[in-house]
Amino acid sequence: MKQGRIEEVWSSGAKCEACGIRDLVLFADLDQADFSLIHLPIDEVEVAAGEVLYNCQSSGAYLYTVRSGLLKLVQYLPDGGQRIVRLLKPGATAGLEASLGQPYEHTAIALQPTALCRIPRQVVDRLSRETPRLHAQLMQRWHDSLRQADDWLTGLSTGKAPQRLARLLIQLMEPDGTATLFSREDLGAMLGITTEHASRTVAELKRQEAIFELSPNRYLCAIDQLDCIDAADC
Amino acid sequence: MKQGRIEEVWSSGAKCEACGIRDLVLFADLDQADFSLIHLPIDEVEVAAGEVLYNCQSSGAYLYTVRSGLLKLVQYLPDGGQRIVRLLKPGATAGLEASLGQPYEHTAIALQPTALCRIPRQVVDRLSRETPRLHAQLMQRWHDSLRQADDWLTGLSTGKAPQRLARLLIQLMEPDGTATLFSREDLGAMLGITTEHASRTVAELKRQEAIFELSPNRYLCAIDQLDCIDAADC
DNA sequence: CGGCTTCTTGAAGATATTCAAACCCAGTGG
DNA sequence: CCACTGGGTTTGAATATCTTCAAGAAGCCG
Repeated sequence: MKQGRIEEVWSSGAKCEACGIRDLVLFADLDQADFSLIHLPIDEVEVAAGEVLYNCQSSGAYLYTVRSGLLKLVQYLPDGGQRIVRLLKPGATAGLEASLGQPYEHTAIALQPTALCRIPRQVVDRLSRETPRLHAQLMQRWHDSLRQADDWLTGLSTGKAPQRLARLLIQLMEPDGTATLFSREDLGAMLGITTEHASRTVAELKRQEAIFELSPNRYLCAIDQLDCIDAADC
Repeated sequence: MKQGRIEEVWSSGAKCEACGIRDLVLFADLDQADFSLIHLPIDEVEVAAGEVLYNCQSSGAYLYTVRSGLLKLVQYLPDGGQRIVRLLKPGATAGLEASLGQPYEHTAIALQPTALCRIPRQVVDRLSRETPRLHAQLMQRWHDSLRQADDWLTGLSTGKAPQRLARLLIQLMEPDGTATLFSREDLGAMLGITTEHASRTVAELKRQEAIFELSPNRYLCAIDQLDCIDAADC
């Protein structure tokens, strides 16, 4: 596991109020007065693909809002195996458990170059006490995470490998009908299968013409084909 | 799917303040003044084993605190399959999503005769606005659920069937070293395997003397044996 | 061009599913 | 009382699916 270094881009408080993705993020509902309660710097950090944002078990000093890129949350098993339990897209919050004063429960690793806002736990604490607007957002975040966790279980850990892969592709599909996949190892850790089997399964969907490789790891998806693989009726 | 009837036991506000499991539940931290904000009845309801507490998609009018018994949260797939995503033990909260005004995301079914407190969504709403003490508990509940969801994925959906079953048994084990299992169908839906394979796997652990059947579906667990099946080194 | 990693493919073996039949047990009704 | 029934469970055998181990191909970087 390569340990990543996080490079700071802005060294002092990012301007949340002027944030470009403001309506997506944890602080979406805050107003002028609320922002004045922030007395610690919120920095913007970047992690390169493959680098670690935080490690499982380490003390949760910060929450992160994903601005761009993609993160995986990984959990390890007693027998050495690993499993990716969630993906975090722009707008999502990483390390929510820090707001409860608990250590991180996953290792967060960037799958693509990723930019994040790093929010000190105390800032959330303070705002959480003072404004109900943050609560609502926090609850919503917990809820979203839980929903994704449940869907991940039912969708990506149930049924045969081609079904699981089809469901993952449907989840990942952009409005333009394309999806970007990952290393076969990560794919395996998401679907609960081996690296080799992940490779074979991708090849099989290609053969069935459910997906077409536009460029390395970018695929054009045949939605109806994927849907019927998903429903296991073809 | 048998649709269950819920019988009301007390018809008016249960006495939360004198609750026997007060320190376990959602209202653990509330004080005298907080309780005075409750203006809708909190009833105690019971569901028999196999009966439905609420259905997926139905509008979430109530949150429930499990007082005794055991619930399963079930999710259904496009292809007809089903998956049990969580178990709720006494002290746990069912239907948290109702506090966000959303419909239920699972079907909740009793595995054993189960007693619950039924809390109208508005009560939580009101308290949530007025007292930070409830927030902390709500957050904690979300967190606990998410933690269980993640563990369920890594523990119960990863590895070979005997490993998964061993992990489930470890989770279910009482302080006295015994665990109570479920129908083979439910077992399959928890471990992501077929009913028949669940049956075979239980038989295998018996043969390996990792578990011993005391009475139908009650087993004495050999912890060290289970641990090493879990770690896949025996 | 090596040297490295990741991806792919093959073949043998392990593991899980499917379909079918037998079994057990509690309840029902003759 | 006992046969009959229906649900859940167990078992068997054939098949499908996945894993493992090993080797070859493709891509990347110094």
